[in-house]
Amino acid sequence: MFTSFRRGPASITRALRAASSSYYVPTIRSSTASLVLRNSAAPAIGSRFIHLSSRLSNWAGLAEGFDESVYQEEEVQKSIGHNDGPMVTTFEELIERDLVHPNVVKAITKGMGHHTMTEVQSATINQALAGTDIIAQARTGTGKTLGFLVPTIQNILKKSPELAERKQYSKARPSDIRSIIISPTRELAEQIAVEAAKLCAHTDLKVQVAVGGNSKIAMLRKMQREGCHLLVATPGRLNDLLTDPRSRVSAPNVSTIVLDEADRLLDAGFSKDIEDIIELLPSRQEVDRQTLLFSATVPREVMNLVRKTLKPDFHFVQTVKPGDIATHEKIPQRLAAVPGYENYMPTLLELCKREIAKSASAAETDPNVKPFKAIVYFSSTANVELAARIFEELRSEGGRQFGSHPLWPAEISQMHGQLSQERRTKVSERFRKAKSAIMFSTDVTARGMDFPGVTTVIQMGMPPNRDQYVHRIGRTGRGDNSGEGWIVLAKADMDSARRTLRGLPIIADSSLRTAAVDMTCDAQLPASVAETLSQIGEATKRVDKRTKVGAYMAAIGQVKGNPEEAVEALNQWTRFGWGFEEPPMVPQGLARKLGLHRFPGMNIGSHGDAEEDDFAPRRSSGFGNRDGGRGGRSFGGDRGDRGGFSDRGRGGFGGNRDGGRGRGGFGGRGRDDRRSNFGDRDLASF
DNA sequence: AAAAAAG
Repeated sequence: MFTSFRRGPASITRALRAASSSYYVPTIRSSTASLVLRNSAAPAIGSRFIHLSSRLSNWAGLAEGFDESVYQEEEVQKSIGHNDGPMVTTFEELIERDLVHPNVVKAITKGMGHHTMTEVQSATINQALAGTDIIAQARTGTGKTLGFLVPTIQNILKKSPELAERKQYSKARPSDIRSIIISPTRELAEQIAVEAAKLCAHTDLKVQVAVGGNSKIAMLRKMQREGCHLLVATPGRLNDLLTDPRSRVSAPNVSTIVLDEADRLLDAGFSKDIEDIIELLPSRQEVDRQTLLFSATVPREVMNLVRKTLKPDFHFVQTVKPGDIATHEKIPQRLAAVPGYENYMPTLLELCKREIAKSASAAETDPNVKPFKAIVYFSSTANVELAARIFEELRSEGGRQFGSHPLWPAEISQMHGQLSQERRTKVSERFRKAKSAIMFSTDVTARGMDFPGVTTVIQMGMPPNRDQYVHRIGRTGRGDNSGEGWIVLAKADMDSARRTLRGLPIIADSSLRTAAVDMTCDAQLPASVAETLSQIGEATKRVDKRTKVGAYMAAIGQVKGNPEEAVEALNQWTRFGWGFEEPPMVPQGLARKLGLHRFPGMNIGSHGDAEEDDFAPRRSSGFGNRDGGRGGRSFGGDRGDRGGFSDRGRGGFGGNRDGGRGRGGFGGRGRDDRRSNFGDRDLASF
């Protein structure tokens, strides 16, 4: 069941009520008038709509900082409305009812094996074929792509029926693009194009992709050679092509524009690009076109742009039922609360080990159990790099399997925008095909990406906002599959988490034992916990200091909330997570800009004016002794080249496998003769 | 210095 969601101000509401008493009419407070959608009088073709009101919180409420109370006062009414004829719910019916060309439908039913439409597909295809503009909201992983591709393709074939038959010699040109599909990431654009090409396989329609990061010239040559009817693109490259006269790319007869992940494309970072692109296309007065916006979340901020982009009679198609949250209710979501950031890696490792073991033993009795396949999200590239590096460096302990990886057979990879496009493509392909794998990722993969078989989505620290949380979760539980979400949060972030993630079905979980360990002091720990801590400690030692400093800098730049507390938590991370004697230096100018310069925990200075730095693999490096001998010689000169830890004595961290003492951290020894970077507080109190 | 996206 789906709902076609219509709202109107009082006058339109009355008109609607008059037009069809069975329509359902929400009461809208004047203060929410800016959110009102105008209603279309045009009924969808042969469809039977169930008009359901929902509290606005179902969609607008997904915006960060949203004040639900405003909307809860709304009255909710519902009723069922009928249009003539049943709604199309199978792809075959599209042929029977002469709505979509058989060559396209065959590609879906025979080629891809889809017969019954999903809710979103049925809702959007029925509605879009009627010709109105649409903004569609549905849970992630429910087949939105097909929902917009089918009407998009049919729009082209309606105008140019001759393109429905595959021809040996195509007359396609790059100067007659009929539909433009815009995606916020390159990988998503590629993914959509693959799907589109499948649908067009038996037609004469040509699909091309235009994204940054790969050769523009090569892409243009392909365009000239093959021509292009459907262009799937990211905003930057599309803009580039449309403004470059030599590209010979143009869309004088454009019939459809699709914005996938529309909320993202219309938010601050992208909206200018999108507006520019729309400017470059023929105006709606010159060439009538259909605009389709798709998104799993629709924050209130974008509604102004939505209204500008769509025709006034647009429809809001919503398949999220009233009271539903935007994430699939079938995805359990758990929170592992940890004392500090230094607990992140051990907790993550324990979780991965446990889930791998669990699925392995379950697979013994049930062959249908999926192997562990996880995406681990961080909010900065530098932290993705660090975590991936540490996990790559993990080794199992003990003689028998010495050197083997504790997470075998899961393969480890990292994914973010700093990688070359070639690498990005390879990583996502590989992860797509992998049976068991752990991909560390930034939000490049958070939206729309379809990686089959992802069993677990793990978020390390706070997502940038509530929507991203929801989109990340959407990488699992796609289609009819199950999945599980985890979020690992340090105490320092709990306040902001409670605010941002309020109302989501997240359950606190205390089953992970490393999550409870106080890494700042020694303690007797069970052997398995000690082993996990020690594996992380050893692996961390093997990762170069530059990567760690990068991760610290990235985190410093993202500090929100109480900065003094945040700086302390980050410094504690560098000390007990990595064994740093003192936190990395932050240049004065930067510290000032961030408003962090006056906090005692900050290590302000520049590498240039101090002792030699530790970035180059030099022997005697002087990182971390600003309060000590200025002579460039640091404490703990036996650090060795790699890690650059300034612990005194070797085995200063992680090397405490003996006797299962399992001290929870690094750098615990030999520091009390030095000034603490945490002020005068007793370290044990952390 | 903080996802992404045009070089």
